[in-house]
Amino acid sequence: MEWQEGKEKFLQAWGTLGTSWGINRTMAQIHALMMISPHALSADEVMEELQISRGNVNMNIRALMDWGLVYKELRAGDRREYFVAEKDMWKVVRQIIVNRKKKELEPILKVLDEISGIDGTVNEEAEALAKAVNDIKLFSSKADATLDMLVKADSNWFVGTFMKMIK
Amino acid sequence: MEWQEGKEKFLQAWGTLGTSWGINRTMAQIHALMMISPHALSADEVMEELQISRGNVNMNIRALMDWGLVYKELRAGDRREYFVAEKDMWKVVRQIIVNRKKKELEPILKVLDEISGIDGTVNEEAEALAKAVNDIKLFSSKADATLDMLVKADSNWFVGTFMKMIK
DNA sequence: TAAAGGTTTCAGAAATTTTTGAAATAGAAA
DNA sequence: TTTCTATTTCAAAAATTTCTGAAACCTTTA
Repeated sequence: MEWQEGKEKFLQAWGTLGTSWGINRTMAQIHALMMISPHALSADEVMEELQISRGNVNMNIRALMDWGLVYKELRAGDRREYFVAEKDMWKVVRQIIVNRKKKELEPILKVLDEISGIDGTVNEEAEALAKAVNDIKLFSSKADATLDMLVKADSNWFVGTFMKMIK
Repeated sequence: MEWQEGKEKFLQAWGTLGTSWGINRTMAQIHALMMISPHALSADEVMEELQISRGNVNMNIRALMDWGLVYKELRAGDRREYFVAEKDMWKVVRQIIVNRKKKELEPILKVLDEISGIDGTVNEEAEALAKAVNDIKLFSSKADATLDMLVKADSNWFVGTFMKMIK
């Protein structure tokens, strides 16, 4: 297979994967492009490579930097900005966990706490709601703690431990 | 807090959570509604409760059944169909892992395998691509194995093991 | 067999998300 | 200061996703 063809397949696949996880196709593709690039890329190179507008590139690179998946790189004597992606998959996944946990798990825990004040003795429905909320709260706190641990653990520890478990 | 208010907050929050994970708001809300309901619900009850059309309810319940998160329940002497959600959070999450793994992790592994046939000695770009693809393949297989293990493990084992790890 | 009661389908409408492109902004160099 | 190059913003357009509603399609019962 030609590398050009492989590259296109990869960009395509990564974009699709992003989409089904609530990350927009273009953001995922920009990230993919940077992951497989041997050097930092300028906005123009990304525009050219993915055939998208400057505004689109700018917004998505900004979002990727917010997620901590892409860094800015400056070159002496060049006014343009260049960008590199984090290439260590473990770090990539860790960043994603940290971000999504904060943006999604924490808000839902907050809502559950608010709701858990309901009186479950009123009727059957209130009781079912109270029980469900409590179950989810319990599960979510465990998930929260587990993810915290995963994030603190380093890559080798993680892999090693799981490999042992799987046998 | 009134249970009616709590219920609305919960449906709202669960819908939003779904959205950011690539699951449509209505599907997530139907699931939420069934999770907090003390009895099985008919299509009409869901329509009424969420104020959505019959077609929409039908399509999303079907999808939830495909995911293995909702079951059909028949009542003697009643031609209508009723639906119940799986309420054990561990089972819910397990089903989601199984489904998403198959629908998303496996296809990307397939693409990576195809691509890994490229010749990395051609140029710097091909080399970077080959390396990235290999790294991701390695990581993905580990993730795949880890998820398999998680799915096979029962809830108590999981919780117990992680609790010990966290100390 | 026909009617009644319920489910499924799907084309078009509506809502939402993403992208464009041009103008505004920023800031370095002349 | 002015010019030049690059970045950022954002309203409007385009693309995509989701929802509606009515017709088609079962199944059961009379």
